Amino acid sequence: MSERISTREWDPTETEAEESDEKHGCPECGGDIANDTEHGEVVCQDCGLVVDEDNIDRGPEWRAFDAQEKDEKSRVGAPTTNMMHDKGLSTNIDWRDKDAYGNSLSSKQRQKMQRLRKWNERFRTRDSKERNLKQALGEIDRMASALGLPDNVRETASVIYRRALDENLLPGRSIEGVSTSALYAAARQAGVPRSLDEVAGVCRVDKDEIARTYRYVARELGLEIAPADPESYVPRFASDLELSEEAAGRARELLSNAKEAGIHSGKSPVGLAAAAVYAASLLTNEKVTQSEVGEVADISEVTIRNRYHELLEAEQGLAMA
DNA sequence: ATGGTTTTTACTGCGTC
DNA sequence: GACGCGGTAAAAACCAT
Repeated sequence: MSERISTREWDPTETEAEESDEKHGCPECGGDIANDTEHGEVVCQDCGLVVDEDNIDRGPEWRAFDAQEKDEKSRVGAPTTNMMHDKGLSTNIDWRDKDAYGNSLSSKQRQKMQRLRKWNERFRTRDSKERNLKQALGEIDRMASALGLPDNVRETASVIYRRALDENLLPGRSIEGVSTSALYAAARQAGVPRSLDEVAGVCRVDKDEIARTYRYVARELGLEIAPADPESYVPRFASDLELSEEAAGRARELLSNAKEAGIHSGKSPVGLAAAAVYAASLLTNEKVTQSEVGEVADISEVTIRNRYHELLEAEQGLAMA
């Protein structure tokens, strides 16, 4: 199927250079000068003085017959295709040991081609990694912005992604999936976790895949990430609900008490945090409703109620002792 | 796949504005 | 009557086995 040293062909339609004949005066004789685009020179038509040379023809090398065509035909190069990772811009060396005329190559030539193939392949995969990385980093950046994550998290995410790439963890997984997982992991590591749902909200990958990929990546890279600390959600929820510092502090207290009482294990950290924020809002008279908290925390009201009772119980138990 | 645990969904009753 | 809240039962989701 493959061609020789492959050039996907394109239609060169009209390639004649356009002769533009803007005329100014020649500095030498005052005669007409013409812009000879074919040779890249600006030359006087009377005395032959070359006014300028090596100028670059930036015009289209094909002729457009109407405005639409002009738009379609941009400058230069074979048509690109998105079906290849590099849009078909890199060189392919055919595996057949034939020259352009179909004749077999001498054994010396064959060996040479083998070497070339090997090196070409090496460079190309390196390039493809670079491109892969570039795209992934773009994604990470975009998602991080959408989630309001700071720069250092993006850094971490990039590093994680790079490592995943180096360890060949990508095959079989989507770039977007892995970059999302990297970001998710980075956010958790940095102590500003985002829930899986939140992360899933800003990318085209569904939650399951992120979770799966995350687990895989974390295991393979030996990323050690403690289960998210409920307290780390508090500041964000509090600010989303426009609660005071005092309330946030109160919420943190409740959570650390709960930790002492050992309430939190197996329960979702988000739910705990949400309940603490809700409870704190009551205690500081800045009442927000359960559904409001549920909204920003992405947690059902029922869960908030359950956790919030447990929190208060733990608080009381502590007060007694 | 399975079973145990947690979370969610949906519904109900109560009190208040 | 709408709203906030509490509770319950059943379904769904999650996790380790």
